Amino acid sequence: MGIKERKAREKEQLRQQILSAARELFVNEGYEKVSMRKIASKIEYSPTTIYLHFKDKADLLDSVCKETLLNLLNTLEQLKKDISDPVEVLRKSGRAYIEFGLKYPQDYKLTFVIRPQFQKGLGLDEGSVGEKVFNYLREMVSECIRQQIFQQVDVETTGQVMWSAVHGVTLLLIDFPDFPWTEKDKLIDTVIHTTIEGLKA
Amino acid sequence: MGIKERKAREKEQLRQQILSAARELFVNEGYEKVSMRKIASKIEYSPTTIYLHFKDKADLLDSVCKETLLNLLNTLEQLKKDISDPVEVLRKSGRAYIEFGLKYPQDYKLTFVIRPQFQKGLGLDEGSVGEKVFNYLREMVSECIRQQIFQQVDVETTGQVMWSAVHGVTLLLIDFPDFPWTEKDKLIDTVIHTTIEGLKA
DNA sequence: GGGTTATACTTAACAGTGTTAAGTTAAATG
DNA sequence: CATTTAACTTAACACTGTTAAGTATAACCC
Repeated sequence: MGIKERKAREKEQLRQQILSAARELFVNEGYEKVSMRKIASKIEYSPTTIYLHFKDKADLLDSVCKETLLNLLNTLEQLKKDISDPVEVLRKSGRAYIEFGLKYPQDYKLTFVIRPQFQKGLGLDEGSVGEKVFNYLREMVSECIRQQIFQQVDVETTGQVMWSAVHGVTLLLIDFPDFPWTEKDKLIDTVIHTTIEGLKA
Repeated sequence: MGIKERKAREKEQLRQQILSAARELFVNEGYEKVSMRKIASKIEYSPTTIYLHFKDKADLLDSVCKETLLNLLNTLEQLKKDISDPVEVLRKSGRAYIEFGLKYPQDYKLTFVIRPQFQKGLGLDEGSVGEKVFNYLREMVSECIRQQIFQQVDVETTGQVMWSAVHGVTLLLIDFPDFPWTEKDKLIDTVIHTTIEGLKA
């Protein structure tokens, strides 16, 4: 019964083809400016073929974002190997998060800004990749609290403060590239340093 | 020569009518989902009439956002009357900024997220309302530095860190309303408190 | 092998979009 | 009263996301 498997494999292949065409176009031209027809013509299929693999354009965006979150999670997971100095891990994670956003600015915006506008169900539900990313943050923060480095003892609040800081600076740097920012690396370091020191105090 | 003036007045009136119709629709249905035809039919004019007052849809958005920034600036200006305790003013300004964003979430997103996507020239240019808002922040921060309350002595970096924090938490609260946030007021207070303490340390 | 069913894909269409060019109407000017 | 000017509209273009219906081909059963 190898035929069914081959068919499934081919189907999955086409799905991936659509997905990567969509990602490339979304990233280069912006979600709103990319039409289903454009995606279709890029992979040399008719527009309606996409609908055999994805419910609609928002669903396509959804799948692209899930990939992005997976990439982000992988990037972060690399860092927590040595947890002996949890503050250092948190600092590095913050940096990695921001740098991820700046390296793939359009993917970041798609995931954390554009998508929530279309999919009310944020994708931070139980078991989702989004939740795993936030759980990573929870772990890092917990360890800091456990070792009594932070004054603030509420893991949730502390994590959310941390997220606010990195999300904020990432989006500002992406959205206002012409703003007279102080040297970018200095700004990023100061944001992270300030937040962590603030949590210690 | 009262006729010309009357005409000018009527023209301005229609401009305002278009603007407030656009704002209402943008806020309630989202920029992308609002069509020029919808705006036009709301004010009972033909769609093309709008183009006699605004260059295109992005220009319309631009004007709506300028109003929003003016409102934000007014809200903030109320607070700096007593500058004797600059940290307290900064704290209150941060709170006011975030609350403004949460009170008019769609306006906030239009101004700080959607608009930059369409208008590359961010509207923080010299003399713009956007610049005035950031200048307000500069003043508050300068005073804290002048009184040697903050360790960090770079006004620009300090201001940008502050902006990152409030922008970040505002957008997260708007975009992920279903996320299990800790009590909203507590989160906001902690973000502001953490950032300010971090800048002191 | 031949007929039937299911799968993969396409064509054509609907109702909508931002925007422009050309046309109309009415009012102000000379 | 004729002409110019301003305000506004109609019609059209080239697009959009999405669906229903149609077609061809491959797999299945007898």
